[in-house]
Amino acid sequence: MTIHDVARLAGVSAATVSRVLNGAGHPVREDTRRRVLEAARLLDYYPNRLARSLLRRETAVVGLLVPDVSNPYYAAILRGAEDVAHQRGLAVMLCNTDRDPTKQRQALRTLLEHRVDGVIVAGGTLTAADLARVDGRVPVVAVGRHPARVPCVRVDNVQAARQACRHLLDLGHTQVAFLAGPPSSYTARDRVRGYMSALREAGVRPDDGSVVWSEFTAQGGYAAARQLLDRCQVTAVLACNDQMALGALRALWEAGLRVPADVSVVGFDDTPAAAVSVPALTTVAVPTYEMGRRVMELLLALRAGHRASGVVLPAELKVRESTAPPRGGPYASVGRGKTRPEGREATCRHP
Amino acid sequence: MTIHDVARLAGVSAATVSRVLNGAGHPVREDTRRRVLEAARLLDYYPNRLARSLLRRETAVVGLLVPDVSNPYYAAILRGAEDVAHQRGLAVMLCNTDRDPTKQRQALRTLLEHRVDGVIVAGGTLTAADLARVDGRVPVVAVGRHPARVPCVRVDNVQAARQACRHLLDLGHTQVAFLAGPPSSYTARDRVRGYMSALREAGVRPDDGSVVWSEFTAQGGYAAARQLLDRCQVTAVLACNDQMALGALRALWEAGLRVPADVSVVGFDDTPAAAVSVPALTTVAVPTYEMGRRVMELLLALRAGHRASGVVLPAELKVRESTAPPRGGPYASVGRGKTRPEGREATCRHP
DNA sequence: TTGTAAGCGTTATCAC
DNA sequence: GTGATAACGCTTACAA
Repeated sequence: MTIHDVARLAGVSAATVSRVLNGAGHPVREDTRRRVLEAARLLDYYPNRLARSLLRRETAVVGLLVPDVSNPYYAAILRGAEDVAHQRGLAVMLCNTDRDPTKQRQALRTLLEHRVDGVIVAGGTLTAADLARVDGRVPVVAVGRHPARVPCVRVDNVQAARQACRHLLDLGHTQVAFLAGPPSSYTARDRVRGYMSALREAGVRPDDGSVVWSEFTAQGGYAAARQLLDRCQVTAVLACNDQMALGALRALWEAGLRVPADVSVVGFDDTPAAAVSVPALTTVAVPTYEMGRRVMELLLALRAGHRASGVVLPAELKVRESTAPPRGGPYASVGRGKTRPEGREATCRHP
Repeated sequence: MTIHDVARLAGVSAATVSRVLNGAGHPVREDTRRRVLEAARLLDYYPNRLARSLLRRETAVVGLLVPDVSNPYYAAILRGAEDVAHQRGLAVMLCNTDRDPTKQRQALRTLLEHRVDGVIVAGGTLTAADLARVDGRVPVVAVGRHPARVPCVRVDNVQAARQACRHLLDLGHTQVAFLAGPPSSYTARDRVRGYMSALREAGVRPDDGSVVWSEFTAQGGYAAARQLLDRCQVTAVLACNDQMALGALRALWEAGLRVPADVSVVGFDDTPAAAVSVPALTTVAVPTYEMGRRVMELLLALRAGHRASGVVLPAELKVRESTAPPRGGPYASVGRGKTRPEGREATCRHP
């Protein structure tokens, strides 16, 4: 079933069929056009994009590298990117890398062999060598800060984490711990730096072991919090993402600690689960879906030959129910003792 | 940068380069092979799969249709499918459809134009017409029950929901509500049927309005639970997935109801969040990741010409902390009043 | 307005 | 063992 079959049925040449189907402004007599369209419909003809791509040297496919789609953070980014792509008629080829350099390299090779029109790297980082390999072949853009010279869409994680930490310090906390994501994550490292710098600014010396590195998952947060409770006395916990925060909430509860009465907890990202947890999670909202959209737009602009550079999107602290002044602190009476709202007009908002 | 460049540099013909690079058993002299490999490395040559696919009539790409990757259920399936695909050297092209028939049809067309070697439909359903269109072009398989004749990997949702509901009935509940997913979802409908049949078997007549249809999200579950509380008196809530259950937990808490003391809640799927919520969610574990793997294996078997048929995987009820006998029921003293475990050896398991 | 023909980068089929 | 050569299905000058 090729363009020639359609041509034969319509009694025209393949070239004419191509012109009708691509409608690229080339003049075609109206009744020829109709005959071609009808023939294509009858034969249920699908043009072969491989052939077209081979000739045109572009595939209308973009590649997307993520550590793990099961992580809601990347799923949201992917969704945003995909929405833009589909809207513009492009397809998306997805690769999970688990931040594994080998898998990353393999995935990149696959994408390049398939001659994708561009690559988006979300979380995880290409080495300079990988990047040199891509050089001149297709544009590459990133979500989140990228060590190599790649235009990227991101939030200022250092700043955001600093703000979250300051929120806790402002409430009067002095024992603030940080549940960090995997050290291989740039995002995790930036958030740790923000946390550190907020402490430093406030003149607070963090305890040894107040930073626990773990996985970006609920179980990771749970395990990290347990470890933390074994060795430190803390009144506030800042987690590297919402899932970790949720895991920490559970660990604290198991330890007989109430949130926020005994310990305050702050998450990161503002995933849907954060809004409905009990207590609802104070968290730094990161516009993941929008980042996905923007990074795809950035890539497409680059592909179209426009010169475009990265963007820094705003992250915003959302104070909900999981933070309060520490027990016995100077403002301890503020916002205390009402861990359960009176009635239905509570804090959970409908987007 | 083509195979000819490599050939020229190595001082051989393109055919020889192809033979070396594909190593498909064709004999090549050892030092020729080395020269070719060296030339390819030097030029950093990536074979063009478009050309190869065009000739071979297979692309080593499979298409995956999901309603929404942001839903952890589909993300897990996708991850499973992708792991198998990559392991076998295949790429995955992803399309989000939002269960929208138009988007579904568009996505399918895109995939077919790109000449994917097969299509996996997860959630959402192809019409008979769509399927006829695919007929004979590429194999199609589904995750979850599919109305049209498509081999599928699934769990028995009717049975699973019945079991979950029976768990509540066995505890002594008689007022069991169901928070259903969107009616366009086969899974949602099957789960409703299982719920209904359990009630029927137990001789319980459900109240009008004890089934509330909503979205497969935390907000959906939250809203549905609010609606439910406005019009019914219930002692147990069965939710169509974990996110909905988590939303319901929140709504109940806001209404001043304790779980499980006042109301029991059961989720579905056993996502990571379910294990760490407070109380930890009793839920029906669905092997989503495994389903993803299996459906990809099924597709590849079909593609390889083997005749293979669908599988029904087991779902298993995991009783955790969110269910207990109803207040004042015959077994009301069992499992009551210990909503907080004594110590650290609590129920949260590390996978 | 339409047709002819070249060629995109591979690989399979023949020769040698 | 290796090299020509002819496809694969399409688009696009160029000709008519």
